[in-house]
Amino acid sequence: MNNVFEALAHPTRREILERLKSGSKTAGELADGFDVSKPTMSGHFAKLKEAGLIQADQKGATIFYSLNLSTLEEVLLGFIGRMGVEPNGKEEG
Amino acid sequence: MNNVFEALAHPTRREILERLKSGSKTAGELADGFDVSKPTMSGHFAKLKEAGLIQADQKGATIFYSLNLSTLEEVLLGFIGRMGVEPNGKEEG
DNA sequence: CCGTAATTTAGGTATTTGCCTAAATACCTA
DNA sequence: TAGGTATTTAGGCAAATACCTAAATTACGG
Repeated sequence: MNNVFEALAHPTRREILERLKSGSKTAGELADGFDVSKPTMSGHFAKLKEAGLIQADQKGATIFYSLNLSTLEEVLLGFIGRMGVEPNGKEEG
Repeated sequence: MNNVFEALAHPTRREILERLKSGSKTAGELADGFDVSKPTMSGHFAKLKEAGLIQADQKGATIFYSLNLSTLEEVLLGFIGRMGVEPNGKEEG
């Protein structure tokens, strides 16, 4: 759980997650969209994977990364709930 | 927004927030509950405040910190929403 | 096996973080 | 003013983070 929050603390990693919303992408595709080197991106992928926020599927020499929304749900909604925030967004009636 | 995620990345800071759920507390009360020094705690408070997650009310020599749930709501629910997670959490029946 | 493509690992540096103790500041009371 | 309490600021250090380039790894096609 701490892993998840640490992973989310970097803007590049949050954006990786957002870009994976539309479907899985290879490490290279993903990396090309950002302004840092591929090794640096590889490190970001590793952190996201370790946190359980993405998963890797190897197809030949290519790795496809895809979103693991359940971890995000579990951890963020769990925390929000623990903080007493009603996640239904119903305060204006 | 990045400030918020960075502030949430440290377990001590998340726990500060959870302890403030039950109402505002002085910096000293809050610090006594943790295993690190008061200056270190003061640094954590500063980060939470900078992120807009808590607010400070000075009463004489004492500072009362209290939760700012709206920031948490805005940022976390905003992100979750952007990720396409339905925040109603209804899959286990 | 050789060449090429995709990705990670290795090695190195600069910056940031998290922690500490000591000192400063702000406020209250006598 | 002096003394006491509450909290932050200052200064310093070790560890972690984020980044880079170069090299290694893994897989595929000929």
